[in-house]
Amino acid sequence: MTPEASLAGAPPGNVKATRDDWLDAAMSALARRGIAGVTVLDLSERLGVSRSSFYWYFKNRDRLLDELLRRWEGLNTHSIVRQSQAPAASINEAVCNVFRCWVDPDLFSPRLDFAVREWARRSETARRALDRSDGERTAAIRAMFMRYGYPFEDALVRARVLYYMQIGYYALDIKEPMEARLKLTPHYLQTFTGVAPRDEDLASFRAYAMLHAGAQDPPMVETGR
Amino acid sequence: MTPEASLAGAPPGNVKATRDDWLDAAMSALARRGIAGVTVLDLSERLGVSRSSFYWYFKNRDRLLDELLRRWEGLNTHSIVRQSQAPAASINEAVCNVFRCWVDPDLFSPRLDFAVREWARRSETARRALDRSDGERTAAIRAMFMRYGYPFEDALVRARVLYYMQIGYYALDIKEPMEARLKLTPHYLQTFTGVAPRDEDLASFRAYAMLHAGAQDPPMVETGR
DNA sequence: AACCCTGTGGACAGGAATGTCTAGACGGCC
DNA sequence: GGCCGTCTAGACATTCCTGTCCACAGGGTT
Repeated sequence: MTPEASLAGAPPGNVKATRDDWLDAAMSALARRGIAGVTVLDLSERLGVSRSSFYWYFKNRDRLLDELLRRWEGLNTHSIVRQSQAPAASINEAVCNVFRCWVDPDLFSPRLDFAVREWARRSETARRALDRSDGERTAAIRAMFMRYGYPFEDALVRARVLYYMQIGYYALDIKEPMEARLKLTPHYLQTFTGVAPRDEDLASFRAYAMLHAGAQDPPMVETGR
Repeated sequence: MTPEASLAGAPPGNVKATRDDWLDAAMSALARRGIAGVTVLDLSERLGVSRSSFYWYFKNRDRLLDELLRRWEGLNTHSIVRQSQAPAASINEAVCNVFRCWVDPDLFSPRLDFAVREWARRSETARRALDRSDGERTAAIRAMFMRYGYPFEDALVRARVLYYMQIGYYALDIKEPMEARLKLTPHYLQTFTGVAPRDEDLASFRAYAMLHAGAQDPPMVETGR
């Protein structure tokens, strides 16, 4: 039986770290320290296991990274697409639904997304996966604008402005308290949609955002080494 | 005389690579391959010089990086600030002046900017330098909006949307022909300023942009290794 | 011509990471 | 109880990079 075949099946007796343990640790390392921070040595130490065990589960580090990429695909994208399709009474409320991704770490992990983005600058396969995801996300947001009557090109531009702006926000890695963000939200809505938001557009988003006010992501990537 | 003092002065006889040569090569490596791609070994090979010569000019690699950061400071920032202060007949024309940074590689090098951004996730000093630059840039753009009558908070949000959106655009590393970009520019202007642009707002920008249509930046960072 | 000062090159040591190989521990199965 | 298949640990080879040391090349100066 080949090693790789142990994907499924009950964990045998003397297993210290399962295949999924390695993958989980790698995913966490990717988000916290970037692709270069995903080292077999480091993972083995965190799992309290010898480094060479790794090679029983994976042919080499590159195979692990392949699998990591597959795991990431759709993770954040799924939330954005779903939120952009949620029912809403107005375009401003609809944009607020998308905003939920940006205030709820459970819906969207900027650190992970940026780790993949950095990775994509070095790896062609990561590049392709990322392009696919970015395409899906903007397409979904664009469709949202079109549902509310924005013409084709206008919807395209507004979708881009909304999405790129958020990615840029994360690129700057700003630490801004939730209250400050909420205070400016009406201005953002006005800019993104071109329509002044009514109070009821924001009400439910405001409550949702405050739930996550404390649960801020830790700093993007561990510093030092 | 200390080595470091050789900053100025005529290049002596048996110099193969000057201090500035090392710095230039490092800057180019930073933009093309990111901070991890700036290795003494690689630079020495590109300069056709022994690796150990490096240590005559610099105490160690970290000192080189310090200097690189100082060199970068203000490089891109200066263009953005200057463009945002250029005289313009309308807010839409003013925004077009800022747009020039995004179509002219001589004004703004996204690859360099992103290399620093990635670097800043690992280094506290890079982080501080970057925060300073981002602050200057958004402050300048915000001041621009305020000159055209946008109230305080509205100008803040519009400046952010404009600037973050562009950073996000670069984060996605999209290859979009200049014609396509120009075609959408009126929509972007409408979204950013909330005012429909007139044709004369765009005319001179359009000409400027086409001058640089061919001079696209090569891909963000060299792939492979 | 002798001398110094500015660079340069090659040898060496050391650290961090990957990947290989082999012996063996451990539980399930006959 | 013994075997086998599943995992693990440790030793080893290799690669790539940093940083140090020392010998020495080659103009400019006197």
